[in-house]
Amino acid sequence: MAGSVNKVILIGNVGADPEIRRTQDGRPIANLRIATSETWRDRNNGERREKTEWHNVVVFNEGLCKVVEQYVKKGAKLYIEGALQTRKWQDQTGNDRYSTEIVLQGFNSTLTMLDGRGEGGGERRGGGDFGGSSNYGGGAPSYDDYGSRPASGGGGGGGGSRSGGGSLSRDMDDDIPF
Amino acid sequence: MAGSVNKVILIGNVGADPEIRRTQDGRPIANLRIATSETWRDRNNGERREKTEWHNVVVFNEGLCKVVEQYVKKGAKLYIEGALQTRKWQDQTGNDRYSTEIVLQGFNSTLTMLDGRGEGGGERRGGGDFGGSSNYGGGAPSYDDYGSRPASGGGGGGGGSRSGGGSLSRDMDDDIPF
Amino acid sequence: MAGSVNKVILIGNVGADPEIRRTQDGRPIANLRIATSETWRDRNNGERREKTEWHNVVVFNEGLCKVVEQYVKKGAKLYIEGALQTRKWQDQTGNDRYSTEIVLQGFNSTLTMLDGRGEGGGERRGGGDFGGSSNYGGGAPSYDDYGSRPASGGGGGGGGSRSGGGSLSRDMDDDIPF
Amino acid sequence: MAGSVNKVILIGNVGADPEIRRTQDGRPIANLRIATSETWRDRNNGERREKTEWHNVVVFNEGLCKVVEQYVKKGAKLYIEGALQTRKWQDQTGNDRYSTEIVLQGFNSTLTMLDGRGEGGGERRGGGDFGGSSNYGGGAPSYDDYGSRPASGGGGGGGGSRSGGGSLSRDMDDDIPF
DNA sequence: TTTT
DNA sequence: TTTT
Repeated sequence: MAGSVNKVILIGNVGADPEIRRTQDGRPIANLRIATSETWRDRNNGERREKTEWHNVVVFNEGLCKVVEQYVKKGAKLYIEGALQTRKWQDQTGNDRYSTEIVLQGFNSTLTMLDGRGEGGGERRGGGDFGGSSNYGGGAPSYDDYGSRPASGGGGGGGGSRSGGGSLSRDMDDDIPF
Repeated sequence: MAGSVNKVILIGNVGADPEIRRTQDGRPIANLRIATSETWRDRNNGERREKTEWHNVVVFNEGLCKVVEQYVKKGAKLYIEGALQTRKWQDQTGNDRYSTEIVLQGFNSTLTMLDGRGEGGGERRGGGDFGGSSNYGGGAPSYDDYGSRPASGGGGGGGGSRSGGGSLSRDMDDDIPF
Repeated sequence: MAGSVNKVILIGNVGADPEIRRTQDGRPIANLRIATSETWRDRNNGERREKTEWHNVVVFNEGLCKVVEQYVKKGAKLYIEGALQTRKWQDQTGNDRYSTEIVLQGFNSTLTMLDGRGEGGGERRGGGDFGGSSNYGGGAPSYDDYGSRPASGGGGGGGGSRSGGGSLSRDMDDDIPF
Repeated sequence: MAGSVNKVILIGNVGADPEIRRTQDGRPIANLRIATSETWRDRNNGERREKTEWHNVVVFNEGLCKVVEQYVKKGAKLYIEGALQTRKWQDQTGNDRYSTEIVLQGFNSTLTMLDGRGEGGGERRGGGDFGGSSNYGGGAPSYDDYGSRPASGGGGGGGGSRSGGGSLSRDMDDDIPF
C-alpha cells in the first residue's frame, strides 16, 4: 500500500535485564520489556491514579543489539522508535495466539539511552561499520538503525556504496552554495 | 513513572466499515481495523515483496467516535495518533489472553482523514462542544481529542475556564507583544 | 486543509533558565532554548564529530507554563511535543524577518521532564483545573495540554463540559463489556 | 549530548513544483515548500477560521531526491519525517540571518506520497541500490532514507554486510525460532 | 479485511 | 504558494 506509516515511539524504563538470543546463522535478537506509565488525578475523588503499560520490544538490528547487550540494564530509561508487528503462534493446545511487539528493524528504528548509565568514551552513532568492532565508546549511547548519518548526503556514484568518502552535511564540512 | 511517552502513529487504510458500540451509560466506542503495509524489493531475486500489518484501533472519545461514525468507511485512509494498550481477557477455557490495541482516548489522540471521502460542509475541529450537535460539516474531517485548539492560548481571564471566550492564538487575533 | 499534521518531537537539554512573561491580560508565556545534538564518526578520518542544534520553544498553555516555571531549570532534559510556527517580524530597519519556533499550544502539545529534577510530591497530569491551584506535586512532572486524560471518555451531554464526573478508562474504573 | 531526539513529522501539500539543484560534485538537493493548515471554529462568533503554516523542506538523500524529481508536483500531499536545522547566512548588508528548515538526510528521514499521483509501475522502496538505476516504478512511491528495509534483519551470514543476500524479516522468509 |  |  502506498503511503503507509507504522511508527511507535516510547519513552520508558526497562523492566529486566535484556535477553539476547542468536539465530542459527549467528544474528543477535534482543528482547526488552519496557514500562510506560501515566498518572492523573481521579475526577471523582481527586486521588492520584497511575497505570503502567508493559511493552514487548524486539531488536533485530545488529548494531542496536550490541548497544542493548553492552549498556541496557534493568531500570534504564530508553527512547525507542520502531514499528508494530503482530506475530501469530500456536500455544500448547494448538490454538492460534497473537503477540504484538514493537520491532526495531531497518530504517527508522532508533534506541537511545536517556540516562547516562553507559560508561566509557565515545558515542556510537552512524559508524557505517555494522558488525565491526564492538568497541562502542560509552557515554549514553545512541544508535540508529542503518546508522551512518552521512550516507544520505554521500554515496557519490557507486550503486549503493555507503563507504564512500565525502562530507556529510553541508553546514559542517560542505561548501554547497545555497 | 515520571517522563514516560507511549505514542503510536499510523497511516493506513480501514479494512472494514467501523463498528460503533455503546456503553451502558451511552458513551460510544468505535473499533477500527487499519492496515499498514510496506513493500520492498527482495535482495535475492529482485521481486517485489509486500507485507501488511493489521492494527486494532479503539476510539473512546465521543467527538472522534462521531467522526468515525459519519465519515470513516471501508477503504478510507487515516492518520491515527494514539497509545498502545494491552488488555487482558479470558478465553472460553478460562485461559488468560492478551490483546494489544491502539487506544484513542484523551489528549494527544488524533484521527484525521487523508482522503477526501467525507461529503458535506465544514470541517469539524476543535468545537469545544463535545456531545453537542453532530452537524459535522464534511469535507475530509479532522478531529482532535479535547479538540478546541484555542483553549491553550485562550481562556480569557477566567482561570482555566475552557468554555470562556477570548482569543486563541497570538498571531491570529491576539495582540500579545512579542 | 483537511488531513494536515504539523508535529515536532524533541528530546534535549534546556540551555538557560526559562523566561516567563505575561500578556496584558495575565496569561503566561514561557520561552525555552533547547539543544539537541547528534554525534557520529567522520568517514574520512574516523574522528568523532558532534553537531548541536538549538531550538526556540514557546509555551502558551497555562498549565505547561506553571510546570516550566516551577521545575524547568538550565540543564534539564525535556521531552517536547509541539508544532512548528514561523513568525514574521520587523527588525530595526523595517525589514521583514522570520523566526521559526516550536509552539506548545492546545491539544497534542506535551512537555515532560526526563530527569528527576522536580522536587516535591505528586505528578501533575490531567488535572482539568487549569489556572487553578498551582500545587503541582513535584517529582518529575509531566503535563499535557488540555490535560485531563479522562475527558475523552467523559463529557456526557453538556456542551464542552469537561468537568463531568464519570469514569475515564475502561480498564481502570469502568465496567464496559468488551 | 547523549539521548537527543530531533524529529519533525508533517503531512501537508506541496505549494509549488520542487526545485532540484546539484552540488559541484553532482549530488542532488531538493527544496520543497509544504503547507500545513489547521481549521477551527472561533469561540466568539462561531466562524470557521483557518491558519496555514509554510515549511521549508530540504532533501539531501539521493534516493529521496529522485522520488521528488519524478513524482512530487505542486499540490501533492506528502508525509515527511525529518529533523529541524537552523542555518545561518548573511544578507546583502552583511547581517546575520537564520533560516529554519526540515532536513531529510540520513536515517530516520522519510518521504511518502499520500495521494496516488505517481504514475507508473513498481514502488521504490529499499532497493539498496542508491544512485543506481532510476527506474522508479511509480504508483504512489514511498522512499526511506537508507532504504533497504531488509538490511537490519538481513545480511545473511556475513556479519552486518548490507550487500549480502539472505532474507529480511523473520516472519516472511526466515525460520528464526522464537 | 485495506490499499497500490 | 498548497489543500478543503
